[in-house]
Amino acid sequence: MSKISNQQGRNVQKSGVSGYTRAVGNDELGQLLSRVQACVISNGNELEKLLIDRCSTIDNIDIFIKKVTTSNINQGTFLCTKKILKKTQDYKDVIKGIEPDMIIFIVSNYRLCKIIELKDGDTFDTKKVKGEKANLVTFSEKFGAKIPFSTDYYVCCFNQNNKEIIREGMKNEFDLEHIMTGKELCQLLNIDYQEIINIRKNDMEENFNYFIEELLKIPEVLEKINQIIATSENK
DNA sequence: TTGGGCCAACCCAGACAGCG
DNA sequence: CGCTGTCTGGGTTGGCCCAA
Repeated sequence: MSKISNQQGRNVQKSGVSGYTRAVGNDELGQLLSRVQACVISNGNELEKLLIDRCSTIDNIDIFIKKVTTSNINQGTFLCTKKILKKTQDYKDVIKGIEPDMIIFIVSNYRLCKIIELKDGDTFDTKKVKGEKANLVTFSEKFGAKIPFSTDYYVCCFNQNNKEIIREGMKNEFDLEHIMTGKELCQLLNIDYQEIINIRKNDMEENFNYFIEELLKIPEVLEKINQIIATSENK
């Protein structure tokens, strides 16, 4: 779980005072803010893990493709993670420099392969969005040409259900057909979307409480708050 | 003249490669 | 084998330039 209480934040001994401390001029408050930022980052990593833990994953992509080709697998939805993809021998030239977050294989009387770039948020750094899309296109073309699946690529913003907003956040680089919501991704993987949302909701509540408690442990903060309350009561 | 696109500079975590 | 550096990935702010 991604909780503020688990985060270290910036290590003052090793790296000196953080920008947060500089911003507010209070060591303890700065450290707390640094831990919040750390928590935001952890959330993204955690999301991927939550999804991976809840679906059938492939443990060797080369063997998997061979089995499908020889009809030894003819039913099911399977996920190939970044880690597994890296170990491929057969598709070495395809993954050179490009590694999408997830590859989903749907085997039925048809065969679909969906290359997924997973995001937690719904906006994307302008610096990278063009390159990111180019990578997805190149990858799905090259990879698609080598496997017996009809292959396409998607960018998925897990926490945004409005595709127009996602498109805008991606600087209009992606067409709506190549945009996927978190709900759709879960549907594809047969994962309970609401369960994931609920797990994160729990963390949110804990984080809210923890943050306020830690905040009030800082003498200067408490003093300031009391002062504000006192003046508003005297009106 | 204002607003949007684009870029740079910050922040920290976590995975991973390379090196002594 | 553990440390160190690098990259990616989640954010924010601010400046510059160009076009409406």
